[in-house]
Amino acid sequence: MDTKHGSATRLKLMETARELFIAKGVDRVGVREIATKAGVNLSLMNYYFRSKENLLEEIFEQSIKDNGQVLRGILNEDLPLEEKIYKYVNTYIDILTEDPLLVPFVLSIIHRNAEQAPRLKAVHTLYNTETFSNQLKHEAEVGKIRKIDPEQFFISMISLILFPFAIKWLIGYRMTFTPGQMAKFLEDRREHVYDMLINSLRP
Amino acid sequence: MDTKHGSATRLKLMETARELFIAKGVDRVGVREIATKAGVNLSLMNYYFRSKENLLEEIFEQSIKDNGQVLRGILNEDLPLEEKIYKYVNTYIDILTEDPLLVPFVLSIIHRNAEQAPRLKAVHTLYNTETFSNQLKHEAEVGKIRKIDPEQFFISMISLILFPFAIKWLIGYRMTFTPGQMAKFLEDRREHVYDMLINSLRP
DNA sequence: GTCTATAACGGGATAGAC
DNA sequence: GTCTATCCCGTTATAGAC
Repeated sequence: MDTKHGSATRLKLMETARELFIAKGVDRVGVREIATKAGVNLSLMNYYFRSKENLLEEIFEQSIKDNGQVLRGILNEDLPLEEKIYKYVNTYIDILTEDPLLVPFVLSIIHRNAEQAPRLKAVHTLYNTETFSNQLKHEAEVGKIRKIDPEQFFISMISLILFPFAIKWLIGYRMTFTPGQMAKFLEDRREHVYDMLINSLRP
Repeated sequence: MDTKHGSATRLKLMETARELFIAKGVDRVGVREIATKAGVNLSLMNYYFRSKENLLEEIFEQSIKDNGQVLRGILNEDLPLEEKIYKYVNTYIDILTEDPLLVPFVLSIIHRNAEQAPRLKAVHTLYNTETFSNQLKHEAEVGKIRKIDPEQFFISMISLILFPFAIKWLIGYRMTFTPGQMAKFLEDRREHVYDMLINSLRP
């Protein structure tokens, strides 16, 4: 591929930027540094990605897209409800543990682009919950779980999973956690979140 | 007051900035615009607030401080657990409904300053949960509720309350909500969150 | 302590020539 | 696709007036 959207230069820039962002933090990395380290002229970089913001978006677009497919896949699998929730929660926390910058990044992008045209198209792949909603409705009709608004339940589920990663350092600071304790706290959330969701569904 | 931290000029700048930030979005407001509109010299503005970031912080510091006192107060009140949770959830959602920019702002500030020195001191006033933790432990010992990690429960509670406000427009976009439907969805969350928390505590 | 004026530096973004 | 020159913006610094 040698088109504008897939050239080696483009990929090189995204790789370099990603490494630098993770290593030093987005705000402490300049566009000139990225361009230099990638061996690319600054203006050319601006030719590919119109802005640093845009570059950032594209980098995470890919990550979200990949992970989104996995997560959406779980919601659509043919699994018992409890098992599905268990798998969803754990897979999601796996992903966030591996890429702890994901949540803050996405939130900051959401924040900056609020009220704007639908950007972050990939995020929508996270939100295909029809099968899951129907499953919840059906289980409620059969009396196996409490009657519940599926949309509210889904939002609650992702809130419980995602929000702690958004305020990670705040939690750590408040409880004076060492990095190890922080990791444990987030590990423990797997069970806590699962329990809370399941218990809230009991008739 | 005529000291550095309370002069009329200072307040004027904060007011002007706040209005502009809310109207146009933080990133679309320049420091020169704020200074001009407030009728203040740019250098003077930099004398009061060392940076735009700092100005932003101070604007929300006050709001968080006030609301934080109210919320912390509820957690420390002498109330039955269920009643306390009910009051906490509803008061919190009241606050966020009235000032919907609060969550995204605070999160973006947190994000930008992650790994930094303890800024946003006021946020800490939100997090004084000793009385509440003890109450949870006690109720569990008496067998009135399930045994539960109080820290995890508290984080879950604020996750359920706060996160939807952080991804508000995403929810709206996905479900193609009108502003009215959005408002209803967030209103409905009061009951949903309360129910989920209480049900998850049932023995 | 409060305020003005002005210059300069670094970083992101852009226009236009090649 | 590439590179130069340029602009805007946030920030810092200085020097001085009240």
